[in-house]
Amino acid sequence: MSSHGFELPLRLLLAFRMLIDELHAELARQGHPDIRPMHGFVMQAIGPDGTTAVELGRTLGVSKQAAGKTIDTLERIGYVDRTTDARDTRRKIVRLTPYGMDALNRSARIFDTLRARWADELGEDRLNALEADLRTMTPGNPWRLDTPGWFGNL
Amino acid sequence: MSSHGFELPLRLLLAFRMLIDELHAELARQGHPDIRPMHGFVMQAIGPDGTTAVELGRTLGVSKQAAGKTIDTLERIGYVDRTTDARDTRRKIVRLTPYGMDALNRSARIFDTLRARWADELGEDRLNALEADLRTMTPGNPWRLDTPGWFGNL
DNA sequence: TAAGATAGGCAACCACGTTGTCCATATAGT
DNA sequence: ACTATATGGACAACGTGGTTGCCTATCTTA
Repeated sequence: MSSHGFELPLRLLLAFRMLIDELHAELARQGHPDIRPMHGFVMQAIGPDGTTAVELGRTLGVSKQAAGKTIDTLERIGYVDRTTDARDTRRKIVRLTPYGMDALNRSARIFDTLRARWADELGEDRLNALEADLRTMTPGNPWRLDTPGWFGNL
Repeated sequence: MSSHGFELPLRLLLAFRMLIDELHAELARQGHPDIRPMHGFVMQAIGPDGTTAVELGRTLGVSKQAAGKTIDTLERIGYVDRTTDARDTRRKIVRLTPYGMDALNRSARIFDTLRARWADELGEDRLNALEADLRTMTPGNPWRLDTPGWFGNL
């Protein structure tokens, strides 16, 4: 009927928020109280091999300055470090610290647990269908959220 | 398998963003170029009868000051106006202007169109199932996003 | 009527994004 | 080899949307 369409985006957002909030509540319990939604996302984007600010900005679809600031924060709270590239002294390579790796590994486990909870509630088939449908409707590359800020303040 | 759970929140966010981006692209075409994701959401929360800053803040789960600032912006761009309540001169009632109403009506129609596009792509049954599942997994009241900022900058 | 609760606004601050500018270093072209 | 251009990083100023703390005006209640 009329104006039913309004519910869909809202529920998508609510569902996303629920998962993220639960993730971070659990991360806080597991020794990562300072991590914010953005940080996990950015650390995923940094990956095991490291990046640079410019490259990270391109991956995430934000300016190099924004990426740089985020890296500053992550460095300050101990999740990444920066080392100058010997082959190109302009570049500074950003790499996850062991603490950062730990956060990333724990995140993956927690997300799996949360997904399992959804599977319990909805049934594995329904959840698979839901994921398949979302995949159908959303573009391929999950990293380019384009103009983030979508992780908000929390 | 392992670390599959990471995809779900990402797809939820991506899907949400897609819908919102398309909504606002279309709203811009229909004479509302200045409206931002937050604004539509806030206007929905204001509703046809109006509110006050404090009440709006409570509805949205933000401080009254934050609500007040958002109202300032909305007033500046012509979507709401403020009138002092005669029965309680402390209160200022915030109401949608006709322009604001127009934006809200158009949003509803556009969301319906977007939902119809999803139904075309996925089939009505699958979409109904998807919505039902999201409803199962998310709490009742869609307004209390709690600590928004989730609409980001865009 | 005095005391407390409530509405709104102001200021200062934080997080995260943007542009614009600048410097240092690499890389290419003549 | 040397100048010209491109690139990586950082700094500053600004916008937006949050926060807390505080202050004043107005209602409400004991």
